[in-house]
Amino acid sequence: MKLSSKGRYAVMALVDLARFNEINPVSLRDISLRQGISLDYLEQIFSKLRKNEIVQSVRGTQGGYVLNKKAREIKLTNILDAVDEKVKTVQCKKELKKGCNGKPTKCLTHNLWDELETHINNFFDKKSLEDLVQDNLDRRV
Amino acid sequence: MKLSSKGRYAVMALVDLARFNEINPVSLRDISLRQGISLDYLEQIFSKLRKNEIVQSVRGTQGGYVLNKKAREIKLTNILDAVDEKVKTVQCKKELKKGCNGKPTKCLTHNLWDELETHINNFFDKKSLEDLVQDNLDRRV
DNA sequence: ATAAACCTGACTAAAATAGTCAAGTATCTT
DNA sequence: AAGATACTTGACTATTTTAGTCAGGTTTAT
Repeated sequence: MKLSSKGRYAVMALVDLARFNEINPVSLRDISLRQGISLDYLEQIFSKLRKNEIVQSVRGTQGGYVLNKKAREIKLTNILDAVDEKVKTVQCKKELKKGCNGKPTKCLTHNLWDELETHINNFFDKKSLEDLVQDNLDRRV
Repeated sequence: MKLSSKGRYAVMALVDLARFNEINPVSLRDISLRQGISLDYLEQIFSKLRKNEIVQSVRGTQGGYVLNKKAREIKLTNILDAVDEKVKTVQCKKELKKGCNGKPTKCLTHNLWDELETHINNFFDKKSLEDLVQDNLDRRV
């Protein structure tokens, strides 16, 4: 089990953006250069972030992206959700009525994975973009 | 990001095994039938569990597998480790000296993923096979 | 002897991942 | 009006991972 880059890139890009957000729209080109993420890939990611109203786009020269809410109000959950990177521990979930694994009852470990999912999502719910930016400033000093 | 079946199956199979463990070696055939997991796949999984000394094998007729330690002493961490399903949040870890993403410094979110990994592994460290068996007995009543 | 069970390694179809590529459209600056 | 910058969209693709299957063993109780 591993976290995919799309999710990591999304968070990295937003932390980068959040640091310059107050001043000007931030272009993907700048983020691409600073963070070493392919421009094309960033575009894919930001398209989703925009559709989920996490960022706003400003077209034209000097354009770029701006946060759509305060950094404090953007939680990791929102970001990962937007790029379809939420944690899914069980497949059987969608077919709850049928039970797991084609059996009429829940599988022996169903509750376990449910608990795990909650555990992880708690972590994501608590962390905001602001926390991450602050974290970086702290380390810099 | 999703948990893969191999890890889930390994845990399911061991919970099943743990319930009959005291009496006799449990054959993979039985686990396969009870849990609806392909026999061939189970063999692959148990080969790893054996190499990691989580189970012992008993060959020949009436053979099967037996836990190698008390259920209380087998943690989820051990199981997932054995089948190579530990959580890996960052790739850059192996190249720590070089920093992340080919850059000379850690990426903006490095600490975050580290924290997450710890958070998840804490969960796995706490849960033992015994806990899971008990959980199932509780629900049965 | 034979059947039950473990053991091993190679193989493979399907899905997910991590992008790339191409062809736009909108807006600012001059 | 022209050009440059930057967003926008959708299709495409190579690679890797996943989730197994398959074939051919070996060991041991009866």
